[in-house]
Parts: sequence; structure tokens; C-alpha cells
Amino acid sequence: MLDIKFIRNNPEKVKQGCAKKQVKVDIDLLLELDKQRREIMIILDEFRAKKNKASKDIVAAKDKKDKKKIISEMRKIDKQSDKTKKQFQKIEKEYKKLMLLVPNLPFDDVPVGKSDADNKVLQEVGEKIKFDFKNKDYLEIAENLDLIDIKRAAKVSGSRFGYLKNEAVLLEFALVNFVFNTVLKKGFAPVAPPVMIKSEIMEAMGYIATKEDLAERYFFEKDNLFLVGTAEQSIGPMHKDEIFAQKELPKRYVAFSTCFREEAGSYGKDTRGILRVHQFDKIEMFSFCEPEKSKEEHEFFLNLEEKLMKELNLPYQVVKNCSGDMAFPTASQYDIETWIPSENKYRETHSTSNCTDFQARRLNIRYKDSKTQKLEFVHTVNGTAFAIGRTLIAIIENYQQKDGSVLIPKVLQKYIGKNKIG
RNA sequence: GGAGAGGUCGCAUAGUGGCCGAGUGCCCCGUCUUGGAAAGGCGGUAUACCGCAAGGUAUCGAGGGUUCGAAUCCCUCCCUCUCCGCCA
Repeated sequence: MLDIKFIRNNPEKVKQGCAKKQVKVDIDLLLELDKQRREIMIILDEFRAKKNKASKDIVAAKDKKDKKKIISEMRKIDKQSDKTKKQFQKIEKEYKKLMLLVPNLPFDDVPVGKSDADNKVLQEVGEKIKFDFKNKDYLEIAENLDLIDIKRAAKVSGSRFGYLKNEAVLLEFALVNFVFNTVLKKGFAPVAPPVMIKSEIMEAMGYIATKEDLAERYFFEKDNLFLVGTAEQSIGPMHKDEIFAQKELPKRYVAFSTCFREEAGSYGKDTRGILRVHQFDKIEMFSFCEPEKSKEEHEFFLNLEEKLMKELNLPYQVVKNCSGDMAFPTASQYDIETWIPSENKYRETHSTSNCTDFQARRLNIRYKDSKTQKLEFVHTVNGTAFAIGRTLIAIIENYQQKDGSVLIPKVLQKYIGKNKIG
């Protein structure tokens, strides 16, 4: 949520920001509703002030006749104020609805663009392996080594599901341990969060504002619960309605969770294997920090992601997402794309976002400035440590050997107790 | 799933229709005392919105209702706890 005062003072900037983000929302209507609701609010406050005063007069009045007189007057006023109240509630409801449709605005340095095609590559890191044999794609290797079973998953769950088996599972837990050992030193608290969250929480996190977003989510109507698409959606609201002391910040979490995505808008896209599935496990980092430090924290997250990638020795590129490819609550975003030899291209494996105070405002998460003693909204930053499925794909493809086996990345070997699969 | 109890200002509690935005204790902050501290004394201590301001309004889990007036009464929902059942 944006600050209505900011929208009032910078309507053109907000409109431009929405346009850059490819979000259609009627800012003029919003401002008109805002104006109306404030006008009515003043009238309503006057009614209430009158009523409050009358209440005191009733108590103070000694004479019964006086009391009756005041009470009958108040009955009349009540009818008017009820009308005003109804009017106010109607406008307020529309106003709030519209407010929720306004996305976070991109920073000025975010490249303007429509889709991921307009993202800007910042740098390529690591050397793409040149195979001296005909390299295979990960699924073929994984099926040969009995690491991934799509066929049986289709039988049991349908398309876009997969069983991980044998060393793939060991690799998953190795990655989890590797990440935890790395980031716990940086002050992250580990969390295994709920993966079902209330609809109002999903809304506050800014992930069901658009039709596309909504279509992407799994929802249990009878329980009013959404399945999370990322642990971010469960970690952010942990501190809803809370106030941090300044010294507690940055408050960092690293969460392991399963993630659920409908992939409704991707029919026919990446239908093979486990690249794009309805369910996958992911380790996600999240931070609540001071407003002035969120850019720094965002860079820190990107650096951590790169550090993890470098330790796995996987070639990747860093991408600065364009305005149209950023999520609704995001002001600035980087993706890391990892080299997939069989496709001869980089594929998205990581994403880190600075959501500024957009989520904190909706969730009412603040901190007390130790100098001014004032309450301010925190900023939230999130980032992928590893999306397990896609990381497995990258490992299998980049570490494959001529004989069909797969080497295990050095930093993971100690968790598995061997250096090779197959 | 069945039966019951309950949700008040950071915490603990008081408060059963007007004297309650709300008392008390603890915590915290300031201050006095001290070489310094503890103890003690005194004072302070919610947030949001509207307004240039004075000030006004709202908030006792959430939302509705009754009433001139609701923390207090009624309804719905959410959450917590206890016992029973089921269960990893």
C-alpha cells in the first residue's frame, strides 16, 4: 500500500509508476474518493462530537425534563448521522478497494519495459562448461539415475508434479544444510513456516491484487486459506501489527518451505520435467529493515545469492528486472538466471526484491526510531536462497559426465558422503 | 468432531450501561538523591485520522446490532486455553 498523502501530493508520479508497472488503476477516481471521504468524515466527526457532548449533558442534567429534552433531540440527530455514516461507509469501502489495487512504484533506476524480454543483464559470472561429449538434458540423466519420476507423479497427481528420489532427495537436504550453515552466520533465524495463510494476509502481502495473481494461487474456500507460492508470504506477516525496537533491525529470517503455484498462465510452457511445477521446495530469505537501509539490504541479499551460486560453481547471470516484470509489491528486483546447457540459455533460479514499506504498511509493521522516538514503517526485502527443483536441474546439467553419472558439487559432498551419483 | 472457559493500554490485572481512552502493579523513559549504582521520591509513558491551530474523532480480538449513551447487553466471525474423541 502506498501512503495516501504521497498519492495526493504526487498524482502524476503515481500514474507514471502504475503505467511502468503495467497496472491499470484509476488514480483520479481514487483521489476523488479520498476527497469525498475526508469531507464526509468531517461532517461525521461533528455529529459524533455533538452526541458525545449530549451524553455528558444528559449525565449532568439534574432535571428529568431537561434530560428527556436532550434525549429526544439526540434521536433526531441520530437519523441524520446514520445517513451520513452509511454514505461514508460506502465511499470508504470503494476507496479501500481501490487503494489495494495500487502497486508499489518502481525506483527511478528500474529499467522501463513490458516483459522479461526487457530485463537488463548486469553481468555474467562463471564459465559455461564445454562438453567434450554430447550432453544430455537433466531429465534424461535424472530418469536414467532414478532421481526424478514424472510418469508416476502424473499417475498420482497429474501434470506438473514430480517425485524426487534417491540422491535427488539427499541433494535437497544437502542444499538446505549448506544454505543454513552459510546464512546463519549472517544473523538469519531459521524458520519452517505454515504454508497455508489467511486470505487477508495474502492480500496484505500484495499477491492477489491482480486477476493473474489470483489465478496463480491455490485457495481453499471453506477454510478461507491460500497455499503460499513462496515462504515470503508466510514470513512477512509473522510480525503483523508489531513494533520493532530499532536495535532489533535488520530482522532476518531464512525459511524452508514447500511452495505451490497454479501456473495457470503458462499452459504449454515448460511442460517437461520439474522446471515449472505446481509444488516445489524453496529456501527463502527475508528481512525487516530500516527504510534508509533497504537498498543496502537488497544488495546484501543479491551478494549472498551470488555467494551461494559461486560456491556451487554454477555459471549464472544477474538481471535487473524491468518495471513490467516486477511483482506487484516490488520497487526493485534482481533475478539470477543459471546456465542450463541443454537449453543453451540462462533460466531464472533466484529472485530478490525490495518491497520498501509497501507490505509493512498493509501489515502495520513498524519500528521505533531510537532518536526521535517516532514510529516508522519498516522496509521488507526478500530473496531466494535456493529453489530446490531448479537448482537440482542446474546441478545435474552442469555436473553431468560422459558416462551418464553426475558429480556432486564439492561443498555438498560432505552432506551426502560421496562425490558422484551413478 | 463433542463439552466448557476466555480474549482490556509492552506484560500482569481492575473494570457488568454514563464518574472509562480506561485504574493499579511491573517494565520503560526523564529527574532528584549517589563517587557510581541499587533502593527510594517525583514526573512521564498508546496509536491513527481530520485540522494552520485550538481542538475534534476513532480504537478494550474483528464485524454488525440494541441504546440518547457500550470495554460492559445481543448476534456473527476469528483466535487462545481446558477436558473428551481422533491422529503424525
